[in-house]
Amino acid sequence: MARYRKVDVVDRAIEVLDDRGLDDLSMRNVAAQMGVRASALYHHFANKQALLDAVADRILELGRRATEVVTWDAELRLVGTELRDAMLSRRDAAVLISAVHALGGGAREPQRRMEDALRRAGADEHLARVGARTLLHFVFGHAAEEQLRASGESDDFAVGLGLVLDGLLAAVHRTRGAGVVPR
Amino acid sequence: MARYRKVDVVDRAIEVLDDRGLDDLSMRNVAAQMGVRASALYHHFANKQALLDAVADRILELGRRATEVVTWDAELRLVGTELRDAMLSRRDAAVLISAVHALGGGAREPQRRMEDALRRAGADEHLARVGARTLLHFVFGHAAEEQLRASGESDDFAVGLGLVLDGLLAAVHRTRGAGVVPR
DNA sequence: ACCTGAACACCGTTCAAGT
DNA sequence: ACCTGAACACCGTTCAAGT
Repeated sequence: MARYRKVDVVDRAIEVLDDRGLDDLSMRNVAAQMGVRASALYHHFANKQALLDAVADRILELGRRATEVVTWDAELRLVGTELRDAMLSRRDAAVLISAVHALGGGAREPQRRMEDALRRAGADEHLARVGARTLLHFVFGHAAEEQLRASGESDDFAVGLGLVLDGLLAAVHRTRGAGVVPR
Repeated sequence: MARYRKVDVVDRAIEVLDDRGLDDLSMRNVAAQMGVRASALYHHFANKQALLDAVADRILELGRRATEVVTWDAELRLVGTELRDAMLSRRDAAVLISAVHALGGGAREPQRRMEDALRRAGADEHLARVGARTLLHFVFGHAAEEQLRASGESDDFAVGLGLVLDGLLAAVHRTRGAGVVPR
């Protein structure tokens, strides 16, 4: 009877996530939420992982803010904070987004933006890549931990982010001066 | 017929992990490896998570190296590297250890050691906590990514670790001078 | 193009009962 | 104390068949 498109499935999946959490985000439960059998979902997504990838990207998209033109380190702080806020914006989203990114299937945008900012700052290709990944690991780890513990340690995020950015700052200044990978 | 203790179950679980990977590390498969039914495992562990906690701790224990007396930043580098090596020492151990730590049930030792090193360095309680978590998030994230991609980017680990440590170094020096949380 | 119905090969966990 | 046997309430995925 009812006919759906990919985007509808994603939105219904997010409803299930909000209402019942990641453990209950099964193909069968998403299908039930749509009034359809689980097998019908395989018309829209190759498998569950592909659906989860799309859910992660959608949550990040919903968390996007207007782009401001700022200095590169402010930009890095902005991307990191935006990512963290998106991860904490809905139930279990931190673990979901971390897992999706780790598996390489989705949630690639924050990393791209971080690398761009570092390149604009004058970092060479290697430092841009390593630096973005290092920042990302911090943000993912911190957000996942914060969500799981549900503890209000949000000022710790700023402190930790500052630590990583300080190290990055020093490295970028070194490369800029030398044109050589530091250490 | 056969009778086992907790530690035997853990060792058998590690065999399953080595041979078949985390996805196949089910209670049923561990039991089969022991020539026993799955329900028998519940005599030794309250649930699957408790078994996974024990497996994670055992892998870390097997990766422990002799303690050397070194400067605090060398100690931090040592703990980080030891942890990373343990995570990469067997199939899917990085994801397993990250997950167990995130859920708070096991793999607490590296964090304890990092906090201790930072306290000895003169960091106040807050910086020791935040700093250890920040370092840990980097190591976990990097190792998990490296294991999943199976890419030989092991020198990137040293570079990323250096970035975080540089930031930490600066922060510790600041607290030491002022006796006040920086920024 | 989109969905149903039914099946396949699994899960974690509980619990009475056996030794 | 340790294990079996059987069950309960689920999974992801495939596939012929329907409209």
